Amino acid sequence: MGTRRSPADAHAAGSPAAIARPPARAGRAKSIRLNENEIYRRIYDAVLDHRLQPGTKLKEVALAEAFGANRGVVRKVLTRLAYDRLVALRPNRGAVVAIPSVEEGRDLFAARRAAEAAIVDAVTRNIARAELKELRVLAESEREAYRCGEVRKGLKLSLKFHRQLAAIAGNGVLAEFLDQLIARTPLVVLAYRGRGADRTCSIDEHIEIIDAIATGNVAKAVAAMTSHLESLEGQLDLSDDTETSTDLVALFGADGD
Amino acid sequence: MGTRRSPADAHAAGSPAAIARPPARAGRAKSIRLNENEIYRRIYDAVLDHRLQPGTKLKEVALAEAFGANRGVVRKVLTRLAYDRLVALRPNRGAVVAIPSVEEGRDLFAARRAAEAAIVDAVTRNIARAELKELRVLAESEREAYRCGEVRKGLKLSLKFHRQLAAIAGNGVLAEFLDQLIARTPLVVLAYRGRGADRTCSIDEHIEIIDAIATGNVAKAVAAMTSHLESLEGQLDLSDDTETSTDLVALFGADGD
DNA sequence: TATGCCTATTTTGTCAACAATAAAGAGATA
DNA sequence: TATCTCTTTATTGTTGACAAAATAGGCATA
Repeated sequence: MGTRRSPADAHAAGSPAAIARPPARAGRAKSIRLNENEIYRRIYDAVLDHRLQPGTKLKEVALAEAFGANRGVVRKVLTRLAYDRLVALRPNRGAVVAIPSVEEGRDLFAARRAAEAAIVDAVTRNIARAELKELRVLAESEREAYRCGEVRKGLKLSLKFHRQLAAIAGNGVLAEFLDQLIARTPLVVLAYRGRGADRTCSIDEHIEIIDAIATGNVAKAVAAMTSHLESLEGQLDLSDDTETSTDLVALFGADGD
Repeated sequence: MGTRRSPADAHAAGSPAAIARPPARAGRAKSIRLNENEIYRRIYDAVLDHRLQPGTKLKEVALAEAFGANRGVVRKVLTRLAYDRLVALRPNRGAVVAIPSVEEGRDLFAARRAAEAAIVDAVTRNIARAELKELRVLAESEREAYRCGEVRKGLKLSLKFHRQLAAIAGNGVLAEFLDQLIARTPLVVLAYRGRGADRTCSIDEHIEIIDAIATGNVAKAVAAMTSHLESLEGQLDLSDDTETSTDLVALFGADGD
């Protein structure tokens, strides 16, 4: 660490160089010539981990040299992320990490309720014993992670729980859609989390869902999932007032070009 | 018509030049230097109109000169269409119009049932008189189109009916998802339509849905939509046998790289 | 001191040449 | 005659240079 650091490394967290680094390790993994998918994954994870605040500008050249890649591939990655609604692509003005509106947040949760209700319905009708077991294992390791204070890991496992359910349901189209919704959720949570919101997915509720599925009672299982999502949404402050920080910014700037 | 035609125009329907033309007018609208969005729309419409068979190869240079555009923008358009699952992008092997599998077709309809059930639910609870009126007008012009034998127009209006419902529901996220599903549906219908399948969306069923919504009975309205979609799916041959044309193609080629 | 205009710089968008890969075809051999 | 390999052609993928647009800063002016 005694050696002189390049200018790129001197920036604060949230800088392109910080995103380029693999999540946990702080060692300087500089310019390892990543390919498109890896770059995509890095930024994707950075958003899901809240290491990249909504509104952060993502400059092409900065990202390119941070990842040791060409500007063209960065561009392609940004396009993909824009399709996922994780970044917003403004013509001639570059990419920023998406800032979901209150409306969008509500719609997102409503969409999740619809999609996950359908998924739980299908799962409850068809699930095999082995799959049920897998779900329990997953929920258990999630609980374990939270118990050890590994919030980030717990959060990841929490997302995985929802994805796993979708996989068991066996509908690829729905699973893919839910995947997008799940990816967008942390963005909304970050932007609008209210007072008592450390936990994002209550682990107990996940276990309740599993138990309900195990009984084979479709209505009960669906209700468990629905109330889980409602409880999650309820932790957020998605009230109508558009004045989050500065009135003017919220009203005119941000997204409303 | 007496003048000599360029080699590009000599190809049969389905050729790049044919796609480049605006849908109806047969006049030779050659190389009018279209922008990205217009190119996207043209190909998009060509797929929805069944003017572009599944499996058709979409070569970049051919499309580029057909649209009077650069190869780069064609590439970008193909990327977008690949996101929409209207074309499949095989690495180093170019783009083809997507060939949905039987499985995908079933998943698609199941996903539509879930999404549109949620939409109809919301619509039935909240619809305004004016909006209901609009729906009736739309359904009426759809019926009119079919009555006049304008199948293609009727089909478009039929899709519009479903989109309109989504718009009324007021959930942007769900609407966008449904939009993608709707876009993919004709592809499945084209690939797997069974014997008695001229009509794609029965106009009477649309009116039944509107009537059910008008009663304010949520369960009834949802049931009307569900059975409409099931009737639509029922017209298709989505049985498990993967041998559509050639056994080998279905088993190894096509999509299973 | 605040506002509008102009210039310099940064940043994004487009294009065309080059490289890499896959498909097609010809020729040789069993 | 069928199959295999090698060569040629066609097509996709990548890169870097150039053009266009937007931002930021300075300067004059009210």
